[in-house]
Amino acid sequence: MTRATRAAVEQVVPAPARKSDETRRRILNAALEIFRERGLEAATMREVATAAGVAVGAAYYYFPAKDAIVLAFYEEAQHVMRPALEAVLARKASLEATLRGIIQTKLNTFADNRQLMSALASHVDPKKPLSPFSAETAHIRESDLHFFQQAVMQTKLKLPKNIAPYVPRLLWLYQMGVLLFWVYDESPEQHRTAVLLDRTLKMLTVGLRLAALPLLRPLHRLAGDLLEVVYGD
Amino acid sequence: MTRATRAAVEQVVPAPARKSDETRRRILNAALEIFRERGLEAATMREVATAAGVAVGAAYYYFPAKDAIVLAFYEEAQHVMRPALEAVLARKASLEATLRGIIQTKLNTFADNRQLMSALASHVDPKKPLSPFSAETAHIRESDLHFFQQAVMQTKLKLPKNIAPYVPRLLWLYQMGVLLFWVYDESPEQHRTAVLLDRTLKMLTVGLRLAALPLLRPLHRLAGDLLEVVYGD
DNA sequence: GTCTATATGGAGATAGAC
DNA sequence: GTCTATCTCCATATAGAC
Repeated sequence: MTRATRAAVEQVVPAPARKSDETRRRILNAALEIFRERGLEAATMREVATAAGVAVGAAYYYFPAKDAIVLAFYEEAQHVMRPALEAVLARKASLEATLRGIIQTKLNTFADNRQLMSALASHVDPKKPLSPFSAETAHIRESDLHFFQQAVMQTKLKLPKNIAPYVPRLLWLYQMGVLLFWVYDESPEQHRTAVLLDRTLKMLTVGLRLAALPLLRPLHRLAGDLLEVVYGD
Repeated sequence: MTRATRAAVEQVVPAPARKSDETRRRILNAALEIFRERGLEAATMREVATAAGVAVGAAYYYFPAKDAIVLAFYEEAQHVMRPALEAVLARKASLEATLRGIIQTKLNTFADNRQLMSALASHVDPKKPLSPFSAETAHIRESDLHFFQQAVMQTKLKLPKNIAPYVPRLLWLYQMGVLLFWVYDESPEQHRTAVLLDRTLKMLTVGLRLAALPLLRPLHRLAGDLLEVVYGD
């Protein structure tokens, strides 16, 4: 079959995958627009379906629940952010600068959908699918973690042996905290979050410099002990 | 009216306040039992009303929403804990021991209703009434904060001037974190939480001892700066 | 004020059309 | 596989009985 022939066939009999992708996309876009306008809670699946020109059941065929739409948005954002995050790492700057770059990239990406993020941020319960700690979001979490691992490796920090393995996960957690704060930060232009981010990053840098002091040995032991149990296999 | 007469009257015409209190109590108890058995999400207001022997509307007359029942439970627990918390403070022990006592008292009080607490813990959004950060729970928060204030005052710590005012609130937040961890801690007998609590409290003690070091001055400045903006009026 | 009966509107499930 | 029509069950609202 030549390329032209195949194209012709596809015009007559549109590939099913193509068609369904388009419906899915239409539902997703309609939903996101309504979420942004009216807020996630206020939006109903009926509105979404109507706006997308399908029956309610169709929306549920593509997204098992309202939350799943938000998850799809998040997955897409994750994908969109990747080049920017890789660019940050490529700069091979200090850990502080790299972390700042990573977190700032996320804030920028989500800026237009800040209140939409509350759906993801507000579920702490690991059993809820949308929780950043759930099994359903594990793949996002892992791929995210990867950036923090790289950030740490690049700066060849001298970290205590018993703490080092947990540092990327701790930084990921820190970043989640900043994001959570940001989602509910109603100060003008989220100014408070900007200060939070700046000061805590600086504290991190100072803290890491001090971490090598032998005076802090007892803290290392306690922390290592704790992390082993909390993150324990 | 003699005391005997009044008692007689009350027997014939039960004071309305008395009657409604009893209904409210019946609904509350029925609800808590069902919540414990089947879990908060799975429990429906219908079940609760039926179990309490009233119509659904009656349940809503006393509690504007399902969440409000959980809040009522929490308020009651707060009241029940008070003597135990005051006893902890009366011991006038070290800050570490006092904090340990306060937090352990809470864990003990809530032990039978651990999963019920998830309703309170899982709402981070300050706009949701049940959130520990909401306006609706402000009175609980303040009264809670009071214990941490006392704990700090008793130990006459030498804290940097620009940080001292925020320490009770930071400790309250720390305690919320421990509680949150505990709610979702599925390790046997919540062993992980026990380790978390123990180690972090010890780290706090070590940390406070080191806090006085002039070496840490830059951290003080950054932290004070941060707290002023984040907790800013 | 206390409570019942009933209504409303939404999330999500399902049977079956194509 | 894709989608519509329809159903169930629930939270919450409301009219009005007592």
